[in-house]
Amino acid sequence: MYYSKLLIPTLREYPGEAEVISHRLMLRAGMIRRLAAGIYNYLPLGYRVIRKIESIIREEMDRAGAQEVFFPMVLPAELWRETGRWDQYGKELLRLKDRNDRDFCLGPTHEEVVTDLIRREVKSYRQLPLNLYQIQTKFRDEIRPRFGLMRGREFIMKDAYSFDTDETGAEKSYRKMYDAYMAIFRRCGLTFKPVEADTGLIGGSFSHEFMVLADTGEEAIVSCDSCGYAANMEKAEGRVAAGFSLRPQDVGTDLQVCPELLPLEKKITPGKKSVEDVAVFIGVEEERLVKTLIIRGGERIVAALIRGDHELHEIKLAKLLGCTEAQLLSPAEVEEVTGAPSGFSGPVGLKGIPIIADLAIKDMVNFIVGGNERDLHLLNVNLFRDFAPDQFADIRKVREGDECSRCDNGNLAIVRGIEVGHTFKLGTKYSETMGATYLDEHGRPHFIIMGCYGIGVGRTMAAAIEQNHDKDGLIWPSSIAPYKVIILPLNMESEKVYGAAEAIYKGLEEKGIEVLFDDRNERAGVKFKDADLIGIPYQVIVGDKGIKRGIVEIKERATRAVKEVEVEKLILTGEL
RNA sequence: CGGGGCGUAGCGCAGCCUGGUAGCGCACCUGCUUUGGGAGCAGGGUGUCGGAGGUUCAAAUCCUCUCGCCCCGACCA
Repeated sequence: MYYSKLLIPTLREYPGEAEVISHRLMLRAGMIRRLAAGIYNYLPLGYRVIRKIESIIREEMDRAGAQEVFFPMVLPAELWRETGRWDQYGKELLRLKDRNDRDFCLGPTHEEVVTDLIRREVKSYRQLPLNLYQIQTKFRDEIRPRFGLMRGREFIMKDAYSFDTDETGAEKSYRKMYDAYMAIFRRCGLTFKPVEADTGLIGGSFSHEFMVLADTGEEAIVSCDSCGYAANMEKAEGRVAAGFSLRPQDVGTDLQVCPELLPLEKKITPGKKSVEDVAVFIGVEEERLVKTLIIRGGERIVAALIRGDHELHEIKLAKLLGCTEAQLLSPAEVEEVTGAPSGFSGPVGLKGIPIIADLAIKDMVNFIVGGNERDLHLLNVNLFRDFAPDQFADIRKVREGDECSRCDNGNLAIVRGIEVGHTFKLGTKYSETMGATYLDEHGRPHFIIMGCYGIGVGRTMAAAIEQNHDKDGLIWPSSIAPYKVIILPLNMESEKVYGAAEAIYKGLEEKGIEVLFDDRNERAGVKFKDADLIGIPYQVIVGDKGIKRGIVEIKERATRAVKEVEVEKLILTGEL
């Protein structure tokens, strides 16, 4: 392709609107332009990358036995009402009416559509398993779109849906998609990690998020340095080395050993409400304290016990309680429940509500809690002697350095990642609510078991940039680069230079190599800068000096390594 | 939706506090020179100062309203 004919409006400076590097570079390299908040035009260069990623996805999905379909983007409300999501989905669902005042929405996802199709068309176990996928523009009216393609409102997504007769089959389908995802992201040249994820409200038995590792990632991932265990924060389990021990073998170790349970003691702590204040006032480490958080989850109110230096993970607790949200009560409400001002809540003598203790509490002895009375704390509190939790559970946030819960010698690190793909084993959630059944060998109906699998195409592109760039611009992995080579004739006045450059261009094109020919009448510096900025993997540099000797230079964008090649040889072989 | 900020030429910004002729760099157009890392000289201004209303002899500047965008938080591919 001739550069002069392409729309590649590169910018010399970074536009002020963008913050993260992928967004800034996509704008600067003339790949995208913003049309409205979270809504972008894809320019020729950007769209080529999108199509590259799409075709890798298609190849791997097809290889895994999935079939491509194409669903509408405008969806009728009735389907969404059927599953209740018309009401549940909230403002993220962009609703519209047609001329007859009928309700529609822009599709944010397509479970309803595909399940509707399947329930009509699939009758028999003989038609299963089945896996349908599509690559579609989706719309979610995000609360806060940001970071360019990373979190747009309109975005391109591949979504696949699997349908099986039984659990074994469903797991096999899931595994196939998992493997396909590994292949897809590997082929896109990404450094990524599949992590165990929370299934959230979608339900089902398991789920993985495919995270591209990048400091700008929006999600925190917990991963073990020893056994490969990785999970997102909602799911991650960690263990805490006991800060205090009763075990004789711990004498002389780093652990502070408390060989006996000391008698309960009252301590007046005037106005000391926060863990920090209390710890300072008494003169102990924060990890000697246990905080008692009074939480409302759905209809229930519970007391959650967390070690002083730890943090409650609301989502873990909510899941445990079987509801969607867990919230701290207001100070007034706390006082109503415990009879003491908030800041002085404690488990000892607490009546009327269940006590859920974090697993880390199990190992603690002689700890400090609130006294359920203004300005009172209790020292040397011990489990089962002074109070008994109704339940122990993992309800805290994992911290950097916690011990791995899956292996004996690993420690957990927290890294950041960009979620580019998500796989869910859905089970029968949608087939039940929408009545998608098949008949087995005996003519008996069963619900179809489903899975769903998404990949954010634009986000994958953004993630690739986050991982592959330098101060001069983009560095595309070869597999998703818009062009493989860019040819830079440095002196357009010189017929020899231009002639050789054009001959190389035609030679490479004939061999099926995607070539961009910078035929613009620009100075060398401009061409170099633009070539670096748009990140084409190889630059063929054609200059007067080389041409006299019959050679050109080939520069690898990523390494900046330069080698000289004979013009004739390059035209003949196409070898870079 | 809560908190913070921005809106002036295609892009990046100054001017606003303290009202008085709209400015700088880059880009762009013309000509000449230049040609291996975003060239030099000369000439050219392409603007509804986001919009509406108000105060004033006079508003980019002060006031009110409004629209758009960006950043931080709670949700998600």
